[in-house]
Amino acid sequence: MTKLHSHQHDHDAGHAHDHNHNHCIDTALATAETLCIEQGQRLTKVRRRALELIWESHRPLGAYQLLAKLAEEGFNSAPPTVYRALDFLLAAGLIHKVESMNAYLGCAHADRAHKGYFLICDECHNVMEFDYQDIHAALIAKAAKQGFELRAETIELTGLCADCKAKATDAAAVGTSA
Amino acid sequence: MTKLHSHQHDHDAGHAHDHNHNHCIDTALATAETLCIEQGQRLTKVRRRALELIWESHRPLGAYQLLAKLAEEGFNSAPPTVYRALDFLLAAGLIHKVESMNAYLGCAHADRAHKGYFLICDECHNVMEFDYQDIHAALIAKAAKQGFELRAETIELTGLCADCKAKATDAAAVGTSA
DNA sequence: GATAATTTTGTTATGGTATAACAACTCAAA
DNA sequence: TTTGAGTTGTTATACCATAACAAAATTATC
Ligand SMILES: [Zn+2]
Ligand SMILES: [Zn+2]
Ligand SMILES: [Zn+2]
Ligand SMILES: [Zn+2]
Repeated sequence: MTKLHSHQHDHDAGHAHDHNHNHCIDTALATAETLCIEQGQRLTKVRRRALELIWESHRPLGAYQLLAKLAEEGFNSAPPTVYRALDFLLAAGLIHKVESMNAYLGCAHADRAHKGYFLICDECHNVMEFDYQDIHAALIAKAAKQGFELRAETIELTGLCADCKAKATDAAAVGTSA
Repeated sequence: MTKLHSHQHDHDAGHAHDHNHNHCIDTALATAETLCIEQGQRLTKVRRRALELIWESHRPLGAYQLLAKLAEEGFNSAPPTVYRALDFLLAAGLIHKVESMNAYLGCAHADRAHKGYFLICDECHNVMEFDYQDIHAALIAKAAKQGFELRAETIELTGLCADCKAKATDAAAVGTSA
């Protein structure tokens, strides 16, 4: 697990805040390998590369975007290739699907069982995963009150992230002073 | 507004519980007309019929399923027809989109502003809309804590509804006693 | 190591969801 | 009655996802 502590300001990669995104990638890949070994699963070339490509940013990646990237690198370019890789990564809990975007996102907490709760920025399209045990418990209770047995949750919140809100405020300030 | 109080047991229409579904339909259509008049919007034939068809059950309807039904009745059968109707109904708040199903559902509370929170049964595919102000408030607070300004929410919970859970329990009981 | 079983990948085809772009029509206001 | 806005018709296309079966690679068993 190579940890590069170089401080990068890689806005094109689409992160939510300034952070060392290589660390995100390294951690995710290391976790993936550990989990696959533990569970006797095979992290093949195409699966591993798909995971890396999804982790290029904190913006969800569409299946066909991923397919194009894989094709550029010489992988087979038919849809089943990418959907199989996605299915594997989803089943292994290494990625999430963002339903409201039909796109896929690396999971930073693959090593612990959890539901994906997402904050999606309308502006920069970065997605932050958050865990809110209180809300989860409240949802279970609410469902149970109606006799409903909860199995899965799709919690996707959209709006403006802190960075984009700051930028919008700045732009407005420039607008009024000009 | 024709209220038929005939008690129907219309399981094929896909309701969550026994109820007079004509009442759901009548109320929804009446609300739609009122809202459209208030807002100077035109509930044209195709829009109105689309809304009625979506309200045939409490199961979300896919765009192409809707398109087929409209086509049967002599409406234009090209996709834009149905997507335009859906866009109108969505914008008017008369229907919701269930993102995890790519399907559309009549809204029973179109007259008051609200977010759609859904309980989706994996078995019968009925969807119940529920409103849980506490959870909404908690989500806003949670987002705000991260500097995130919340705009829209996709809350879709899947599992087993009370009816289907009861049926599953019955079936299991028969299985063990046999 | 050879063989068989299992998993993964290749390949072709198809189905399902959604929008772009522009022409024609309808309706209400000016 | 022209004008203009909104709505609908029409064709084409883009994007998302899976079915079905063949071939190859990996693993297990002999
Ligand atoms: Zn990162
Ligand atoms: Zn943002
Ligand atoms: Zn009903
Ligand atoms: Zn059910």
